Amino acid sequence: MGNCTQCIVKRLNALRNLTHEELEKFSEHKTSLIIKKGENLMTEGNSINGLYCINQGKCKLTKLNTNGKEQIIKFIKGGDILGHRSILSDEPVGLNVTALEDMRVCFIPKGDILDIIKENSQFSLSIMKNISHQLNEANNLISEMAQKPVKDRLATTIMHLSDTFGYDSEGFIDVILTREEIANTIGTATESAIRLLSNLKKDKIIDLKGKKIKILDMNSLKNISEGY
Amino acid sequence: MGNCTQCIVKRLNALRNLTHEELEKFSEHKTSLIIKKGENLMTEGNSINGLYCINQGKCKLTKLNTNGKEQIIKFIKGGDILGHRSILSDEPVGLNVTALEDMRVCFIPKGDILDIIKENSQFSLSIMKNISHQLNEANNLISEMAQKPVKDRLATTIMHLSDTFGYDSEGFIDVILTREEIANTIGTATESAIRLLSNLKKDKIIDLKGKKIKILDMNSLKNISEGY
DNA sequence: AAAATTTAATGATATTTGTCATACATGTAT
DNA sequence: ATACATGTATGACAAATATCATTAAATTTT
Repeated sequence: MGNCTQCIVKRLNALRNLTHEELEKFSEHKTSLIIKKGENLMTEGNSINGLYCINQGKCKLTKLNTNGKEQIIKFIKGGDILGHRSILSDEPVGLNVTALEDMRVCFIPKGDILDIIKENSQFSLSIMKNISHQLNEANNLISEMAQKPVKDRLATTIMHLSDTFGYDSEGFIDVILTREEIANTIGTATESAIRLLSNLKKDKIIDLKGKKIKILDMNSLKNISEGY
Repeated sequence: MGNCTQCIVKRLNALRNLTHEELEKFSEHKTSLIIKKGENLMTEGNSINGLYCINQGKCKLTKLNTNGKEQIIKFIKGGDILGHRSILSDEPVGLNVTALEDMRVCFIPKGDILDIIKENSQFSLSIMKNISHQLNEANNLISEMAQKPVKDRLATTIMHLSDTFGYDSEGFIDVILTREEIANTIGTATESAIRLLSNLKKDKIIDLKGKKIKILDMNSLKNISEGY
Protein backbone atom coordinates (compact mmCIF):
# COMPACT_ATOMS: atom_id res chain seq x y z
CA MET A 1 0.00 0.00 0.00
CA GLY A 2 1.31 3.43 -0.96
CA ASN A 3 2.28 6.30 1.23
CA CYS A 4 0.25 9.52 1.37
CA THR A 5 3.38 11.65 1.39
CA GLN A 6 4.03 10.61 -2.21
CA CYS A 7 0.47 10.46 -3.49
CA ILE A 8 -0.50 12.44 -6.60
CA VAL A 9 -3.70 13.49 -4.92
CA LYS A 10 -1.88 15.68 -2.45
CA ARG A 11 -0.33 17.74 -5.21
CA LEU A 12 -3.61 18.81 -6.70
CA ASN A 13 -5.79 20.09 -3.92
CA ALA A 14 -6.26 21.11 -0.31
CA LEU A 15 -4.05 18.27 0.84
CA ARG A 16 -0.98 20.11 -0.43
CA ASN A 17 -1.21 22.30 2.68
CA LEU A 18 -0.54 19.38 4.98
CA THR A 19 2.78 18.90 6.69
CA HIS A 20 4.82 15.75 6.24
CA GLU A 21 3.74 14.65 9.71
CA GLU A 22 0.07 15.15 8.95
CA LEU A 23 0.36 13.12 5.77
CA GLU A 24 2.16 10.38 7.69
CA LYS A 25 -0.82 10.23 10.04
CA PHE A 26 -3.12 9.87 7.04
CA SER A 27 -0.99 7.05 5.73
CA GLU A 28 -1.38 5.09 8.93
CA HIS A 29 -5.16 5.25 9.04
CA LYS A 30 -6.06 5.19 5.39
CA THR A 31 -7.57 2.28 3.54
CA SER A 32 -7.17 1.77 -0.19
CA LEU A 33 -9.88 0.30 -2.32
CA ILE A 34 -10.73 -0.54 -5.89
CA ILE A 35 -14.08 0.51 -7.34
CA LYS A 36 -15.00 -1.40 -10.46
CA LYS A 37 -16.57 0.31 -13.47
CA GLY A 38 -20.27 0.81 -12.80
CA GLU A 39 -19.98 0.45 -9.04
CA ASN A 40 -20.85 3.21 -6.59
CA LEU A 41 -18.27 4.84 -4.35
CA MET A 42 -21.03 6.75 -2.59
CA THR A 43 -24.79 6.56 -2.75
CA GLU A 44 -27.25 9.42 -2.40
CA GLY A 45 -28.79 9.54 1.06
CA ASN A 46 -26.16 7.39 2.74
CA SER A 47 -23.80 8.64 5.40
CA ILE A 48 -20.06 8.49 5.03
CA ASN A 49 -17.51 8.96 7.73
CA GLY A 50 -14.46 10.05 5.88
CA LEU A 51 -12.81 11.58 2.90
CA TYR A 52 -12.05 9.85 -0.38
CA CYS A 53 -8.94 10.67 -2.38
CA ILE A 54 -9.32 9.68 -6.00
CA ASN A 55 -6.06 8.13 -7.00
CA GLN A 56 -6.96 6.93 -10.44
CA GLY A 57 -10.03 6.63 -12.60
CA LYS A 58 -12.98 8.72 -13.73
CA CYS A 59 -16.40 8.93 -12.16
CA LYS A 60 -19.72 10.70 -12.52
CA LEU A 61 -21.62 12.45 -9.73
CA THR A 62 -25.34 11.96 -10.22
CA LYS A 63 -28.69 12.58 -8.65
CA LEU A 64 -31.85 10.53 -9.08
CA ASN A 65 -34.87 12.71 -9.78
CA THR A 66 -38.39 12.20 -8.41
CA ASN A 67 -39.32 11.12 -11.94
CA GLY A 68 -36.66 8.41 -11.88
CA LYS A 69 -34.26 10.10 -14.29
CA GLU A 70 -30.56 10.39 -13.58
CA GLN A 71 -29.00 13.84 -13.68
CA ILE A 72 -25.23 14.01 -13.98
CA ILE A 73 -24.03 16.99 -11.94
CA LYS A 74 -20.30 16.70 -12.34
CA PHE A 75 -17.39 14.57 -13.52
CA ILE A 76 -14.38 13.83 -11.33
CA LYS A 77 -11.03 12.25 -12.12
CA GLY A 78 -7.82 11.21 -10.39
CA GLY A 79 -6.30 13.84 -8.12
CA ASP A 80 -9.60 15.10 -6.75
CA ILE A 81 -11.07 14.56 -3.31
CA LEU A 82 -14.66 13.60 -2.53
CA GLY A 83 -16.84 13.46 0.53
CA HIS A 84 -15.61 16.58 2.27
CA ARG A 85 -18.90 18.36 1.65
CA SER A 86 -20.84 15.66 3.41
CA ILE A 87 -18.56 15.25 6.40
CA LEU A 88 -18.36 19.02 6.87
CA SER A 89 -22.08 19.72 6.65
CA ASP A 90 -22.99 16.63 8.69
CA GLU A 91 -25.58 15.86 6.06
CA PRO A 92 -26.07 12.63 4.14
CA VAL A 93 -24.29 12.34 0.82
CA GLY A 94 -26.21 14.31 -1.78
CA LEU A 95 -24.95 12.57 -4.89
CA ASN A 96 -24.21 9.14 -6.22
CA VAL A 97 -20.61 8.67 -7.25
CA THR A 98 -20.36 6.00 -9.93
CA ALA A 99 -17.16 4.75 -11.53
CA LEU A 100 -16.92 5.29 -15.29
CA GLU A 101 -13.89 3.01 -15.30
CA ASP A 102 -12.03 1.04 -12.64
CA MET A 103 -10.90 3.39 -9.89
CA ARG A 104 -8.32 3.34 -7.16
CA VAL A 105 -9.25 5.45 -4.14
CA CYS A 106 -8.11 5.98 -0.57
CA PHE A 107 -10.39 6.48 2.39
CA ILE A 108 -9.31 8.66 5.30
CA PRO A 109 -11.45 8.61 8.46
CA LYS A 110 -13.46 11.70 9.36
CA GLY A 111 -11.73 12.07 12.71
CA ASP A 112 -8.33 12.56 11.10
CA ILE A 113 -9.75 15.26 8.83
CA LEU A 114 -11.49 17.13 11.63
CA ASP A 115 -8.35 16.99 13.78
CA ILE A 116 -6.35 18.63 11.05
CA ILE A 117 -8.99 21.26 10.37
CA LYS A 118 -8.69 22.25 14.02
CA GLU A 119 -4.92 22.44 13.91
CA ASN A 120 -4.02 23.60 10.44
CA SER A 121 -5.86 26.77 9.43
CA GLN A 122 -4.17 26.78 6.04
CA PHE A 123 -5.73 23.41 5.31
CA SER A 124 -9.11 24.74 6.45
CA LEU A 125 -8.80 27.70 4.15
CA SER A 126 -7.88 25.44 1.29
CA ILE A 127 -10.93 23.28 1.84
CA MET A 128 -13.13 26.37 2.04
CA LYS A 129 -11.60 27.64 -1.15
CA ASN A 130 -12.31 24.35 -2.85
CA ILE A 131 -15.97 24.25 -1.79
CA SER A 132 -16.41 27.95 -2.56
CA HIS A 133 -15.14 27.38 -6.04
CA GLN A 134 -17.44 24.42 -6.49
CA LEU A 135 -20.37 26.51 -5.30
CA ASN A 136 -19.58 29.15 -7.89
CA GLU A 137 -19.41 26.51 -10.60
CA ALA A 138 -22.72 25.06 -9.45
CA ASN A 139 -24.36 28.48 -9.63
CA ASN A 140 -23.11 28.89 -13.18
CA LEU A 141 -24.59 25.54 -14.06
CA ILE A 142 -27.97 26.47 -12.58
CA SER A 143 -28.12 29.46 -14.86
CA GLU A 144 -26.97 27.44 -17.85
CA MET A 145 -29.59 24.75 -17.27
CA ALA A 146 -32.42 27.12 -16.55
CA GLN A 147 -31.98 29.46 -19.45
CA LYS A 148 -30.25 27.84 -22.36
CA PRO A 149 -31.72 25.54 -24.99
CA VAL A 150 -30.53 21.96 -25.27
CA LYS A 151 -28.28 22.63 -28.25
CA ASP A 152 -26.32 25.28 -26.35
CA ARG A 153 -26.05 23.05 -23.30
CA LEU A 154 -24.67 20.21 -25.41
CA ALA A 155 -21.98 22.53 -26.79
CA THR A 156 -21.10 23.68 -23.29
CA THR A 157 -20.92 20.10 -22.08
CA ILE A 158 -18.60 19.00 -24.88
CA MET A 159 -16.23 21.88 -24.10
CA HIS A 160 -16.41 21.11 -20.43
CA LEU A 161 -15.60 17.44 -21.02
CA SER A 162 -12.55 18.41 -23.04
CA ASP A 163 -11.39 20.75 -20.24
CA THR A 164 -11.84 18.06 -17.63
CA PHE A 165 -10.48 15.00 -19.40
CA GLY A 166 -8.22 16.32 -22.13
CA TYR A 167 -7.54 14.40 -25.33
CA ASP A 168 -6.28 10.93 -26.25
CA SER A 169 -3.52 10.25 -28.75
CA GLU A 170 -5.92 10.63 -31.67
CA GLY A 171 -7.33 13.94 -30.45
CA PHE A 172 -10.60 12.55 -29.12
CA ILE A 173 -11.87 13.73 -25.74
CA ASP A 174 -10.44 11.26 -23.27
CA VAL A 175 -13.60 9.88 -21.71
CA ILE A 176 -16.11 7.29 -22.85
CA LEU A 177 -19.73 8.16 -22.22
CA THR A 178 -22.91 6.60 -23.57
CA ARG A 179 -25.33 8.83 -25.41
CA GLU A 180 -27.64 8.39 -22.46
CA GLU A 181 -25.01 9.75 -20.09
CA ILE A 182 -24.49 12.75 -22.32
CA ALA A 183 -28.25 13.30 -22.36
CA ASN A 184 -28.34 13.00 -18.57
CA THR A 185 -25.62 15.61 -18.30
CA ILE A 186 -27.40 18.22 -20.37
CA GLY A 187 -30.83 17.25 -19.09
CA THR A 188 -32.59 16.06 -22.20
CA ALA A 189 -33.95 12.92 -23.83
CA THR A 190 -31.39 10.47 -25.19
CA GLU A 191 -32.86 10.78 -28.69
CA SER A 192 -32.48 14.55 -28.59
CA ALA A 193 -28.85 14.28 -27.56
CA ILE A 194 -28.18 11.80 -30.37
CA ARG A 195 -29.86 14.04 -32.95
CA LEU A 196 -27.96 17.14 -31.85
CA LEU A 197 -24.65 15.27 -31.86
CA SER A 198 -25.41 14.10 -35.40
CA ASN A 199 -26.14 17.70 -36.41
CA LEU A 200 -22.85 18.93 -34.97
CA LYS A 201 -21.08 16.21 -36.90
CA LYS A 202 -22.94 17.08 -40.12
CA ASP A 203 -21.86 20.71 -39.63
CA LYS A 204 -18.23 19.58 -39.20
CA ILE A 205 -18.05 21.06 -35.69
CA ILE A 206 -17.29 17.71 -34.08
CA ASP A 207 -16.33 14.27 -35.25
CA LEU A 208 -17.79 11.07 -33.84
CA LYS A 209 -16.16 7.65 -33.80
CA GLY A 210 -18.28 5.28 -31.80
CA LYS A 211 -18.60 6.85 -28.38
CA LYS A 212 -15.57 9.04 -28.89
CA ILE A 213 -15.90 12.75 -29.62
CA LYS A 214 -13.37 14.99 -31.33
CA ILE A 215 -13.74 18.76 -31.44
CA LEU A 216 -13.10 20.07 -34.97
CA ASP A 217 -14.22 23.66 -34.64
CA MET A 218 -13.87 25.01 -31.12
CA ASN A 219 -14.90 28.50 -32.16
CA SER A 220 -18.26 27.41 -33.52
CA LEU A 221 -18.78 25.26 -30.47
CA LYS A 222 -18.17 28.24 -28.24
CA ASN A 223 -20.56 30.38 -30.25
CA ILE A 224 -23.29 27.77 -30.04
CA SER A 225 -22.78 27.44 -26.30
CA GLU A 226 -23.34 31.18 -26.01
CA GLY A 227 -26.46 31.16 -28.11
CA TYR A 228 -25.26 32.29 -31.53
CA MET B 1 -24.51 52.44 15.23
CA GLY B 2 -25.40 49.05 16.73
CA ASN B 3 -23.14 46.56 18.38
CA CYS B 4 -22.31 43.19 16.81
CA THR B 5 -22.67 41.40 20.14
CA GLN B 6 -26.40 42.08 20.04
CA CYS B 7 -27.02 41.72 16.32
CA ILE B 8 -29.70 39.30 15.09
CA VAL B 9 -27.37 38.14 12.36
CA LYS B 10 -25.06 36.45 14.85
CA ARG B 11 -27.84 34.26 16.15
CA LEU B 12 -28.59 32.71 12.79
CA ASN B 13 -25.36 31.52 11.32
CA ALA B 14 -21.66 30.89 11.59
CA LEU B 15 -21.19 34.06 13.60
CA ARG B 16 -22.80 32.40 16.61
CA ASN B 17 -19.52 30.58 17.19
CA LEU B 18 -17.65 33.80 17.85
CA THR B 19 -16.64 34.82 21.34
CA HIS B 20 -17.76 38.08 22.86
CA GLU B 21 -14.30 39.48 22.26
CA GLU B 22 -14.31 38.50 18.61
CA LEU B 23 -17.66 40.18 18.09
CA GLU B 24 -16.39 43.31 19.84
CA LYS B 25 -13.57 43.41 17.33
CA PHE B 26 -16.09 43.17 14.52
CA SER B 27 -18.05 46.04 16.04
CA GLU B 28 -15.04 48.30 15.95
CA HIS B 29 -14.24 47.75 12.29
CA LYS B 30 -17.65 47.29 10.78
CA THR B 31 -19.47 49.82 8.65
CA SER B 32 -23.25 49.92 8.34
CA LEU B 33 -24.98 50.83 5.15
CA ILE B 34 -28.41 51.16 3.61
CA ILE B 35 -29.14 49.61 0.21
CA LYS B 36 -32.23 51.04 -1.45
CA LYS B 37 -34.71 48.84 -3.30
CA GLY B 38 -33.35 48.03 -6.73
CA GLU B 39 -29.76 48.88 -5.85
CA ASN B 40 -26.93 46.34 -5.94
CA LEU B 41 -25.05 45.26 -2.85
CA MET B 42 -22.61 43.31 -5.04
CA THR B 43 -22.11 43.09 -8.76
CA GLU B 44 -21.05 40.05 -10.77
CA GLY B 45 -17.37 40.19 -11.66
CA ASN B 46 -16.41 42.78 -9.07
CA SER B 47 -14.12 42.08 -6.15
CA ILE B 48 -15.16 42.58 -2.56
CA ASN B 49 -12.91 42.68 0.43
CA GLY B 50 -15.16 41.72 3.24
CA LEU B 51 -18.24 40.00 4.56
CA TYR B 52 -21.77 41.42 4.52
CA CYS B 53 -24.21 40.70 7.33
CA ILE B 54 -27.79 41.22 6.22
CA ASN B 55 -29.52 42.96 9.06
CA GLN B 56 -32.82 43.65 7.45
CA GLY B 57 -34.42 43.37 4.04
CA LYS B 58 -34.78 40.88 1.23
CA CYS B 59 -32.62 40.51 -1.85
CA LYS B 60 -32.18 38.37 -4.92
CA LEU B 61 -28.94 36.75 -6.11
CA THR B 62 -28.82 36.81 -9.88
CA LYS B 63 -26.62 36.04 -12.83
CA LEU B 64 -26.69 37.68 -16.24
CA ASN B 65 -26.61 35.15 -19.04
CA THR B 66 -24.72 35.46 -22.32
CA ASN B 67 -28.12 36.01 -23.96
CA GLY B 68 -28.81 38.97 -21.68
CA LYS B 69 -31.41 37.23 -19.53
CA GLU B 70 -31.34 37.43 -15.75
CA GLN B 71 -31.34 34.16 -13.81
CA ILE B 72 -32.31 34.35 -10.15
CA ILE B 73 -30.23 31.77 -8.28
CA LYS B 74 -31.32 32.38 -4.71
CA PHE B 75 -33.21 34.66 -2.32
CA ILE B 76 -31.69 35.97 0.89
CA LYS B 77 -33.21 37.78 3.83
CA GLY B 78 -32.20 39.35 7.15
CA GLY B 79 -30.00 37.15 9.33
CA ASP B 80 -27.94 35.75 6.50
CA ILE B 81 -24.36 36.52 5.56
CA LEU B 82 -23.05 37.19 2.07
CA GLY B 83 -19.68 37.47 0.43
CA HIS B 84 -17.88 34.71 2.30
CA ARG B 85 -17.74 32.55 -0.81
CA SER B 86 -15.91 35.22 -2.73
CA ILE B 87 -13.43 36.18 -0.03
CA LEU B 88 -12.65 32.53 0.67
CA SER B 89 -12.12 31.47 -2.92
CA ASP B 90 -10.28 34.68 -3.82
CA GLU B 91 -12.42 34.84 -6.91
CA PRO B 92 -14.54 37.78 -8.10
CA VAL B 93 -18.14 37.86 -6.96
CA GLY B 94 -20.14 35.40 -9.04
CA LEU B 95 -23.59 36.87 -8.54
CA ASN B 96 -25.37 40.19 -8.46
CA VAL B 97 -27.07 40.89 -5.16
CA THR B 98 -30.00 43.24 -5.70
CA ALA B 99 -32.27 44.62 -2.98
CA LEU B 100 -35.95 43.67 -3.32
CA GLU B 101 -36.73 46.23 -0.63
CA ASP B 102 -34.65 48.69 1.39
CA MET B 103 -31.93 46.80 3.24
CA ARG B 104 -29.71 47.44 6.22
CA VAL B 105 -26.39 45.61 6.08
CA CYS B 106 -23.04 45.63 7.88
CA PHE B 107 -19.68 45.25 6.22
CA ILE B 108 -16.81 43.53 8.02
CA PRO B 109 -13.34 43.73 6.45
CA LYS B 110 -11.79 40.58 5.00
CA GLY B 111 -8.78 40.79 7.32
CA ASP B 112 -10.92 40.45 10.41
CA ILE B 113 -12.64 37.39 8.98
CA LEU B 114 -9.40 35.68 7.96
CA ASP B 115 -7.88 36.40 11.39
CA ILE B 116 -10.75 34.67 13.09
CA ILE B 117 -10.68 31.73 10.70
CA LYS B 118 -7.06 31.21 11.72
CA GLU B 119 -7.82 31.38 15.44
CA ASN B 120 -11.28 29.91 15.86
CA SER B 121 -11.61 26.48 14.31
CA GLN B 122 -15.22 26.24 15.40
CA PHE B 123 -15.99 29.31 13.33
CA SER B 124 -14.14 27.80 10.36
CA LEU B 125 -16.15 24.63 10.66
CA SER B 126 -19.35 26.63 10.78
CA ILE B 127 -18.47 28.50 7.64
CA MET B 128 -17.56 25.26 5.91
CA LYS B 129 -20.84 23.76 7.01
CA ASN B 130 -22.71 26.75 5.62
CA ILE B 131 -21.00 26.61 2.23
CA SER B 132 -21.29 22.83 2.09
CA HIS B 133 -25.00 23.10 2.68
CA GLN B 134 -25.32 25.74 -0.02
CA LEU B 135 -23.42 23.51 -2.44
CA ASN B 136 -25.82 20.69 -1.78
CA GLU B 137 -28.78 22.99 -2.37
CA ALA B 138 -27.20 24.23 -5.59
CA ASN B 139 -26.73 20.66 -6.82
CA ASN B 140 -30.38 19.96 -6.13
CA LEU B 141 -31.33 23.02 -8.13
CA ILE B 142 -29.19 21.93 -11.08
CA SER B 143 -31.09 18.68 -11.23
CA GLU B 144 -34.43 20.44 -10.83
CA MET B 145 -33.68 22.90 -13.63
CA ALA B 146 -32.22 20.36 -16.01
CA GLN B 147 -34.90 17.73 -15.76
CA LYS B 148 -38.23 19.15 -14.73
CA PRO B 149 -40.80 20.95 -16.88
CA VAL B 150 -41.62 24.58 -16.21
CA LYS B 151 -44.87 23.80 -14.41
CA ASP B 152 -43.09 21.62 -11.85
CA ARG B 153 -40.39 24.22 -11.36
CA LEU B 154 -42.98 26.90 -10.71
CA ALA B 155 -44.58 24.74 -8.02
CA THR B 156 -41.19 24.11 -6.42
CA THR B 157 -40.39 27.82 -6.52
CA ILE B 158 -43.66 28.81 -4.83
CA MET B 159 -43.04 26.31 -2.04
CA HIS B 160 -39.48 27.48 -1.70
CA LEU B 161 -40.57 31.12 -1.47
CA SER B 162 -43.00 30.27 1.30
CA ASP B 163 -40.25 28.41 3.19
CA THR B 164 -37.87 31.32 2.85
CA PHE B 165 -40.14 34.26 3.51
CA GLY B 166 -43.10 32.90 5.44
CA TYR B 167 -46.55 34.49 5.35
CA ASP B 168 -48.01 37.93 5.97
CA SER B 169 -51.04 38.61 8.19
CA GLU B 170 -53.43 37.62 5.39
CA GLY B 171 -51.63 34.36 4.65
CA PHE B 172 -49.88 35.51 1.48
CA ILE B 173 -46.22 34.62 0.93
CA ASP B 174 -44.32 37.53 2.43
CA VAL B 175 -42.35 38.72 -0.59
CA ILE B 176 -43.30 40.88 -3.56
CA LEU B 177 -41.96 39.71 -6.89
CA THR B 178 -42.86 40.74 -10.41
CA ARG B 179 -44.00 38.07 -12.83
CA GLU B 180 -40.75 38.61 -14.65
CA GLU B 181 -38.75 37.84 -11.49
CA ILE B 182 -40.74 34.66 -10.99
CA ALA B 183 -40.04 33.73 -14.60
CA ASN B 184 -36.35 34.46 -14.10
CA THR B 185 -36.31 32.20 -11.05
CA ILE B 186 -37.75 29.18 -12.83
CA GLY B 187 -35.99 29.95 -16.09
CA THR B 188 -38.83 30.53 -18.49
CA ALA B 189 -40.50 33.30 -20.49
CA THR B 190 -42.53 35.82 -18.50
CA GLU B 191 -45.67 34.93 -20.46
CA SER B 192 -45.26 31.25 -19.61
CA ALA B 193 -44.93 32.04 -15.92
CA ILE B 194 -48.06 34.21 -16.05
CA ARG B 195 -50.05 31.52 -17.81
CA LEU B 196 -49.01 28.79 -15.39
CA LEU B 197 -49.78 30.99 -12.39
CA SER B 198 -53.24 31.64 -13.86
CA ASN B 199 -53.76 27.90 -14.28
CA LEU B 200 -52.78 27.20 -10.68
CA LYS B 201 -55.29 29.84 -9.59
CA LYS B 202 -58.02 28.38 -11.82
CA ASP B 203 -57.35 24.99 -10.23
CA LYS B 204 -57.69 26.57 -6.75
CA ILE B 205 -54.15 25.53 -5.82
CA ILE B 206 -53.03 29.11 -5.23
CA ASP B 207 -54.71 32.48 -4.91
CA LEU B 208 -53.37 35.65 -6.54
CA LYS B 209 -53.98 39.21 -5.37
CA GLY B 210 -51.86 41.57 -7.41
CA LYS B 211 -48.29 40.39 -6.96
CA LYS B 212 -49.12 38.47 -3.79
CA ILE B 213 -49.41 34.69 -3.77
CA LYS B 214 -51.30 32.54 -1.28
CA ILE B 215 -50.97 28.78 -1.19
CA LEU B 216 -54.40 27.14 -0.98
CA ASP B 217 -53.52 23.50 -1.57
CA MET B 218 -50.01 22.63 -0.48
CA ASN B 219 -50.50 18.96 -1.23
CA SER B 220 -51.33 19.50 -4.87
CA LEU B 221 -48.48 21.94 -5.15
CA LYS B 222 -46.09 19.34 -3.80
CA ASN B 223 -47.43 16.72 -6.20
CA ILE B 224 -47.00 19.03 -9.17
CA SER B 225 -43.45 19.85 -8.10
CA GLU B 226 -42.69 16.14 -8.12
CA GLY B 227 -44.20 15.60 -11.53
CA TYR B 228 -47.67 14.19 -10.78
C1' DA C 1 -56.39 63.65 -12.00
C1' DA C 2 -54.40 62.87 -16.35
C1' DA C 3 -50.72 61.17 -18.91
C1' DA C 4 -47.04 58.16 -19.39
C1' DT C 5 -44.81 54.09 -18.24
C1' DT C 6 -44.50 49.65 -16.69
C1' DT C 7 -46.52 45.27 -15.65
C1' DA C 8 -49.95 41.67 -16.39
C1' DA C 9 -52.94 38.90 -19.19
C1' DT C 10 -54.28 36.35 -23.19
C1' DG C 11 -54.61 34.69 -28.09
C1' DA C 12 -52.27 33.07 -32.25
C1' DT C 13 -48.50 30.93 -33.99
C1' DA C 14 -43.71 29.12 -34.45
C1' DT C 15 -40.12 26.54 -32.49
C1' DT C 16 -38.17 23.34 -29.51
C1' DT C 17 -38.19 19.20 -27.27
C1' DG C 18 -40.14 14.72 -25.86
C1' DT C 19 -42.28 10.32 -26.93
C1' DC C 20 -43.14 6.30 -29.46
C1' DA C 21 -42.01 3.16 -33.06
C1' DT C 22 -38.74 0.90 -35.64
C1' DA C 23 -34.36 -0.30 -37.76
C1' DC C 24 -29.66 -0.90 -37.42
C1' DA C 25 -25.20 -1.52 -35.15
C1' DT C 26 -22.37 -3.13 -31.56
C1' DG C 27 -21.05 -5.76 -27.96
C1' DT C 28 -21.63 -9.91 -24.89
C1' DA C 29 -22.70 -14.42 -23.48
C1' DT C 30 -23.60 -19.04 -24.65
C1' DA D 1 -20.75 -18.53 -34.75
C1' DT D 2 -25.21 -17.65 -33.14
C1' DA D 3 -28.41 -15.62 -30.23
C1' DC D 4 -29.38 -12.05 -27.08
C1' DA D 5 -29.04 -7.80 -25.09
C1' DT D 6 -27.88 -3.17 -25.23
C1' DG D 7 -26.82 1.04 -27.41
C1' DT D 8 -27.38 4.12 -31.47
C1' DA D 9 -29.92 6.29 -35.13
C1' DT D 10 -33.90 8.21 -37.44
C1' DG D 11 -38.77 9.27 -38.73
C1' DA D 12 -43.42 10.62 -37.35
C1' DC D 13 -45.98 12.82 -34.27
C1' DA D 14 -47.41 15.07 -29.81
C1' DA D 15 -46.57 18.10 -26.13
C1' DA D 16 -44.25 21.87 -24.04
C1' DT D 17 -42.54 26.30 -24.41
C1' DA D 18 -41.17 30.67 -26.73
C1' DT D 19 -42.28 34.53 -29.45
C1' DC D 20 -45.05 38.12 -31.22
C1' DA D 21 -49.08 40.91 -31.04
C1' DT D 22 -52.57 43.14 -28.60
C1' DT D 23 -55.31 44.66 -24.78
C1' DA D 24 -56.06 45.55 -19.96
C1' DA D 25 -54.55 46.76 -15.48
C1' DA D 26 -51.53 48.75 -12.24
C1' DT D 27 -48.05 51.97 -11.00
C1' DT D 28 -45.41 56.13 -11.46
C1' DT D 29 -44.73 60.70 -13.09
C1' DT D 30 -46.24 65.08 -14.31
